[in-house]
Amino acid sequence: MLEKSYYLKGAKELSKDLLGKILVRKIDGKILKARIVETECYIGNIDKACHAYGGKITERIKPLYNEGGIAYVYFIYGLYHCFNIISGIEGEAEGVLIRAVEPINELDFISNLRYKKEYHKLTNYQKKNITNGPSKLCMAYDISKKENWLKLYEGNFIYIEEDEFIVNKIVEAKRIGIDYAEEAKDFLWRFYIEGNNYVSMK
DNA sequence: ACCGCGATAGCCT
DNA sequence: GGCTATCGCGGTA
Repeated sequence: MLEKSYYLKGAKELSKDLLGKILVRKIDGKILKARIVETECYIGNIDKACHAYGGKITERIKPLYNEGGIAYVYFIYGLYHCFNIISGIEGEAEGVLIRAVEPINELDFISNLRYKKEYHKLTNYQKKNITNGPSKLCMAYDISKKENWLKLYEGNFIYIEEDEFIVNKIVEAKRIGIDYAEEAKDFLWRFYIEGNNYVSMK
């Protein structure tokens, strides 16, 4: 399990560091694992796409200002959730959106959460789409507001670990779904593992 | 494979 | 009242 100190760096650095790491989800006595393959960073001070741009503080976005290593989960479009990992020091509103993961184990279990079917009964389209988006992975790993504020360094329910996996090449691209964010929409703050099949958009 | 569009509710002015 | 860090469907190819 990665320690608290791991998360205290800036969001951009953490976004790249997290690629290739394993997202671990404990639920119902199971230990679900998935490789992180796509992330985005958000930095309140300079980023019009960040919920906390310009020092804004509301109840919903308070986790962003926390010290690194906690979860920030918010509800979006009236239907979905997005899972972020907060980075940096207390008072700096920075975080990393986890955009896509590649499942490693327990495929039937996550398939049932996502589609109410066993994995081998999925269409190829469903297999490709099982976790290749920020809200899709929240469905597959049952992440919602109840995980908001969770401390990842305490190792309950959600944490990050690493293994021998090596990331060959990281692609830097524009972020998704933030057209309103003026100059910030062109920042190359989306990162993904080149060639990975679970990346949401190439 | 790609495009357009509707769904839906919490959040904030 | 007007958004939104998305997804899935149905249409067209």
